[in-house]
Amino acid sequence: MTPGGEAAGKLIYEVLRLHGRLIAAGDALMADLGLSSARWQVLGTVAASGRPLTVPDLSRILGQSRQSLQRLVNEMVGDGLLRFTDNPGHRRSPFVEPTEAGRLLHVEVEARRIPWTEGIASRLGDVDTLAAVRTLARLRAVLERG
Amino acid sequence: MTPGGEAAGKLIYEVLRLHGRLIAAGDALMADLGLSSARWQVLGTVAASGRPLTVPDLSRILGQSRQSLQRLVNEMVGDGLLRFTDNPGHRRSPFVEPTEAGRLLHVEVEARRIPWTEGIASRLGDVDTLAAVRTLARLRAVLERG
DNA sequence: TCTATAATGACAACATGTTGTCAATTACGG
DNA sequence: CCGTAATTGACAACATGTTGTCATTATAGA
Repeated sequence: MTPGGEAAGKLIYEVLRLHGRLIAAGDALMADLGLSSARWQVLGTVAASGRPLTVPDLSRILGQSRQSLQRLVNEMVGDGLLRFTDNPGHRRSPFVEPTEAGRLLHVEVEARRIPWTEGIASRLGDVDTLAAVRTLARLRAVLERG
Repeated sequence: MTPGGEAAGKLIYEVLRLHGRLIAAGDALMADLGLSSARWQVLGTVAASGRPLTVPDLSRILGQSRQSLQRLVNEMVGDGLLRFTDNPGHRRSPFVEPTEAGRLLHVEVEARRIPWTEGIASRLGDVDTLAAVRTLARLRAVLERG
């Protein structure tokens, strides 16, 4: 293994371990709202999108399987956080929109997520954070093409 | 949101998306060996460790729950890749070691993992990769303390 | 327009991770 | 040495992600 190879191995290791920590932190941050990390990410994507999104749209945006998102969305519709609305362009695939309850919950999610994220940022420093974002984005591009 | 906060949000987003891509790539790389990403990571940790490890040791090293690792290890023992050996220091918690089949498989895993990782490294560059490792390690430290 | 292809929702099976609980073992402090 | 606290394996319930399949709907090209 070259030094670069060792470094890439460590980078992969860090990503895998960080994932678990981030999910756990996100779960804890919103636990009393009854929202898991997976759910407030979906709620946020739907609520913050400028245009109405279908389930396959969500799947492409979040990089996860259509079926996973379909299940999550169906459950959140059942919980009254999201609803399906008519999609004039597609009889089969409705738009997903937040309900009023979903919108209110999203406001609270953001009220917690933003200061939490700022706290992270203050401990990392903008320059290093942006450099890491660029490197991870390049790694993701490599994996998504090859 | 400050610029740093935006950057931290992007960093988190990249880590979450990269995780899925890395698992998928690892699964594909070893698919014909019958090893998932989770399993060859366990096999590698056990095989490369200088000292014998128990299941709770593995759990601490990999940063996952004891119960997850226990299940994985039990299944891999059932598959003949790992075996439990007597732990003189603890009647209840045996050591986990690779079997001969496990060792052979680990050699093949490494023969694939190393060039794959070198390929990644060559596309990222050592300096950026190491910088990202340091930043992610700092983020992980923040999450593991607070 | 017609037809082949792609996209979509629904359902199922499965892998992997979490938390919680319980009994047994181990470790530690007085 | 003893009693208490921590660790461990086993088991269960659950959340979230994957893949595969099938029927239906959209889309695009001949």
